[in-house]
Amino acid sequence: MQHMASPAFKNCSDCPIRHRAVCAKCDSDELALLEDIKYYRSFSAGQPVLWAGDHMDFVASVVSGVASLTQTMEDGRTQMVGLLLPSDFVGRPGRSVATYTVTATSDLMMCCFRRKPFEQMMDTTPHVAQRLLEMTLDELDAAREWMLVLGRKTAREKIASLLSIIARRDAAFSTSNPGKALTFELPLTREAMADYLGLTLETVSRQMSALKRDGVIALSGKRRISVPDMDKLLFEAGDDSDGGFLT
Amino acid sequence: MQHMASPAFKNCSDCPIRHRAVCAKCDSDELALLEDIKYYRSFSAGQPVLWAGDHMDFVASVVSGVASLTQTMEDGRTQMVGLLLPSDFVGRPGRSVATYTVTATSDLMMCCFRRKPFEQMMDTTPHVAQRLLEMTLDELDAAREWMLVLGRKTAREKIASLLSIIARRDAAFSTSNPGKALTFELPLTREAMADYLGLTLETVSRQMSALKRDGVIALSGKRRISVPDMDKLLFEAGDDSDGGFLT
DNA sequence: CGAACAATTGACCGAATTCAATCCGTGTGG
DNA sequence: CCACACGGATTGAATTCGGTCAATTGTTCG
Repeated sequence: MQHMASPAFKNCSDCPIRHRAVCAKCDSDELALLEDIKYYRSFSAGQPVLWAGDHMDFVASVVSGVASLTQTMEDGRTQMVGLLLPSDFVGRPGRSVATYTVTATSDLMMCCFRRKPFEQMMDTTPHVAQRLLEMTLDELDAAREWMLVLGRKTAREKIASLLSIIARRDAAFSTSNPGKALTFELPLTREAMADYLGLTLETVSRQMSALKRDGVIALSGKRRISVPDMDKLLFEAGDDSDGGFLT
Repeated sequence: MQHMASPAFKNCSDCPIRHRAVCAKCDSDELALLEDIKYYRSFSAGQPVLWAGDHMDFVASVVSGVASLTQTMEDGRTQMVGLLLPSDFVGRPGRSVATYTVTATSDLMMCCFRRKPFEQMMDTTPHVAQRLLEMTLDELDAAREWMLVLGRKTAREKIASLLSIIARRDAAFSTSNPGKALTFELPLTREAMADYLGLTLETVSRQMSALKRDGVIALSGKRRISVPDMDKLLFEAGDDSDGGFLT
């Protein structure tokens, strides 16, 4: 169940997303203003955070864990339209109704800011607005990248693209050992993968098996993936050889 | 061929996109600053504006006409990732390399701002940055909406969705006469429609014929579309009955 | 008129979906 | 402790939607 919660750190200056989130450009004075209007909420894996159409009186940053943004049609077809990782922003200043459903994909900690005072800060402290613009432009690029995946890639390429993205993110955190096998935890069920990729969960399962059979990936358990040769995975994703990966 | 060009109006205050573009929130002083760093460029239908990877020393607003943003894989598969209509913004402050290929889909007039001074204005005049944030958030919503279309809709629903979007935009310009047939010009070739929808041009053609046969749309010539019953079209698009259309 | 290009239509094929059976790991109650 | 239920995942067989290849029809413009 969702509850007010305390994170493992004391204040903003020790926050793990201090230098990547919407507050990244703030100086200590500005940070103090944010401290006043923030509170933490945590959710366990699988819990809904918000339903599309809900009233929201806050905006928030993901502190730890993974959340998903999804859109659903009346007949139940659903499409994931965003994967929210630590430092990503939820909500839209100036809009009090949620456009998308937000779900905690793993255990999740969010840093929430009360809407009204946050919107005032947007007007008064340019650093918040500047950082939010940068982040939104990055999100837009990511969304457009994903449109190519959804519109033009085969099922196998879609899977490889998703694994590349997650591997890339993980590589950024752990120490990169070039040439060595890269191993990471997959934070999504087969169904969530299918919803992200515009596929059925059966097709996801089949293509995962095929990639395993072909030696592109190896599985230990259901969720732990290891990639012996990152270039091979990127090739399967159909991206340019460089792909912007660690170059 | 692309050339420097004069628009049909004298200065910013007479500009047709004055109140919707990135300059919408500017006062007359700020507008004067923009006047100094702007110049016009025009392109005829079909002309490329920018190739992905090109150096750009400007950002721009679409003044009139339609342009498309596309992404292409090495093997030639291409996906349109944005349709740029009058008032839409091209380029990204702080980035001097084009991420996407931009093509003039119809005759096109752009208002270009030299990059460096524009970026300075972004820092000094909050109105420009504020408006750009709003516009980018809108673009992000549109991109996510489109992810649902690409990932989960059938070919017929995709076509109906595209026609709905164009019809909606046109309805916003012309006087809306509820209950009457809505008629508009389709600013895209079948191939461009296919690239937008993640389909082949043959499938686009077949589904257009099917929608015509079923009385959802009527064609006069190849490009002029009329929609006798907008609700029927929205139903075919698979959207909620309201769909945010004129409500 | 004929060339070039856009669009339509048909026949066939194949990748992904659908429907269905089975497997596997985990947790729960007899 | 084992049986069994449950959800997630895998695998199989049949179907279908959209893609591919190819022929044809329009349409525009030198």
